[in-house]
Amino acid sequence: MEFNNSKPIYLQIIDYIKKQLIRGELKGGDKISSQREFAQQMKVNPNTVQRAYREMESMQLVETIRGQGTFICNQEEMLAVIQEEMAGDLLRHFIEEMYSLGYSKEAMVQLIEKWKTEVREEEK
Amino acid sequence: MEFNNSKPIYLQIIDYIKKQLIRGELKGGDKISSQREFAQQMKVNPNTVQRAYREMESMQLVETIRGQGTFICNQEEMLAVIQEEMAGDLLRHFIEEMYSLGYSKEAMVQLIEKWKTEVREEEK
Amino acid sequence: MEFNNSKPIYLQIIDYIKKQLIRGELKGGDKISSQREFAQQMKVNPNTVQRAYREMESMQLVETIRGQGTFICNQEEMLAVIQEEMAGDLLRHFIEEMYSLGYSKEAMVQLIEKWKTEVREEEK
Amino acid sequence: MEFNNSKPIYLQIIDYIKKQLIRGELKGGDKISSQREFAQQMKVNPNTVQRAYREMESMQLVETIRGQGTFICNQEEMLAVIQEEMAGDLLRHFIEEMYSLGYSKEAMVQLIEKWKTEVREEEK
DNA sequence: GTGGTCTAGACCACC
DNA sequence: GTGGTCTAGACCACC
Repeated sequence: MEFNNSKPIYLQIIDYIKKQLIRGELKGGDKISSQREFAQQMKVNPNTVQRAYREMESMQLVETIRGQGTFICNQEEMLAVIQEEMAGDLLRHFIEEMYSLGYSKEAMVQLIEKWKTEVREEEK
Repeated sequence: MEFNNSKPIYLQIIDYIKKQLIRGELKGGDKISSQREFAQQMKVNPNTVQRAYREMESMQLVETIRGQGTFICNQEEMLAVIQEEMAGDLLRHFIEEMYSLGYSKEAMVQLIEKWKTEVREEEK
Repeated sequence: MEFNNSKPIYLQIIDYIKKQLIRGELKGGDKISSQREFAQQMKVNPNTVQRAYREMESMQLVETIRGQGTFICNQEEMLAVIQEEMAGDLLRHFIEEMYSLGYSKEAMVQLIEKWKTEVREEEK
Repeated sequence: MEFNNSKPIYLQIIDYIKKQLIRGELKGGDKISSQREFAQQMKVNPNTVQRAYREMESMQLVETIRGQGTFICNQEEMLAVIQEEMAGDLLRHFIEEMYSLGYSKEAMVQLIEKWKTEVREEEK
């Protein structure tokens, strides 16, 4: 995985973990890489990783047990929330950018409906 | 404006000009910043700017007159094409990311329809 | 081969490849020298070679596959076009230079007809 | 004027003088620039200029009078010869290059005849 | 190994 | 002043 600088790396790390959760690549109770390991693998500063882990802890997304490591929390009901949040961010970004291209809300809806129709056609 | 490293700087420069065109901040015949000016403003190397300008020239988006500068081409019919291309890129990116979050095409459409309905509700 | 400074090196590189194509020394699908190899052989900077290769790519004369190299496109119908373009350039240059020597168009034609006749005589 | 390195500069200097003669910009008896002046104007090495002047003297194209300068020789009958020589060089170069592009002598003649016809059409 | 991007800076041509 | 070409070399991504 690569980080870009379109937003802070610690947020990209959180997104990275969240995506793994949503895709089922990580489950409640799973141990994730130690901060040091993660920093080495991703070639980022350990402080950046620490900040990401701290934020995830405060969201109760992960739990750190001293001397053992960092583990995904057992809160499957959070999954749907995270997924919706990320989807909401994507939708918001999409709408804002389309808006700055001069698309009205109606035009956006039409474009999407057109795509929806095309998708349905292809599925036939 | 700052560039991120999610894609090459020269492509971001092209997007930057395209957006200005679409928003009407630039029109056919307008002179854009000289390569050196642009490079200084954006704190990138003049060669990078030149590459962007050269690519835009090959797209017939701008025209360069040596010793005078670079000018927006007089092709208003291109505007719609550029707008559609950029919108298409946004839509594609949105779909891919939603897909990687585990949303099916149907789920995406539903989310959008829901948003559409909310928008209509707000407009009432 | 050596480059002269009667025109930009990157254009001379393109001409060089075009000539090989026309003479049949290169065919569709052939791999041409890597950018670094070509630069070393011709003693020019790799960036200059890259510019030439990039221009040829935008002409759809070659195709580049990252990590593999650059390959001649499979477009035999282009050959005739390239040949005619290069011949046209030669003819234009010939005419201009003759004109600057004070030859009228009629005089040029006469000179050529004379040469044509001599050629026919020799062929007898 | 600019020199390129497609052939030795001293030959390009000779061609330069010859062209001026043919165009009538120089006539028998005219004084041409001193070697030092010429070298400064054209930003070339004085030795190169000297070589060119020496060659032109041996062709009896110019004459150098010590303490006065270098003068065009009074040999108008040479003009036609020089013109024909230069035209011959152009023709030869044209033919060779066309040949290397795969044009047969017949094809070249046809191309030229086509051009001749087009020229005549335009002149109507 | 391959190509792709970018910087830094020289030098030139045209205005 | 403007853009155009070229070199030298770093660093990255893909294979």
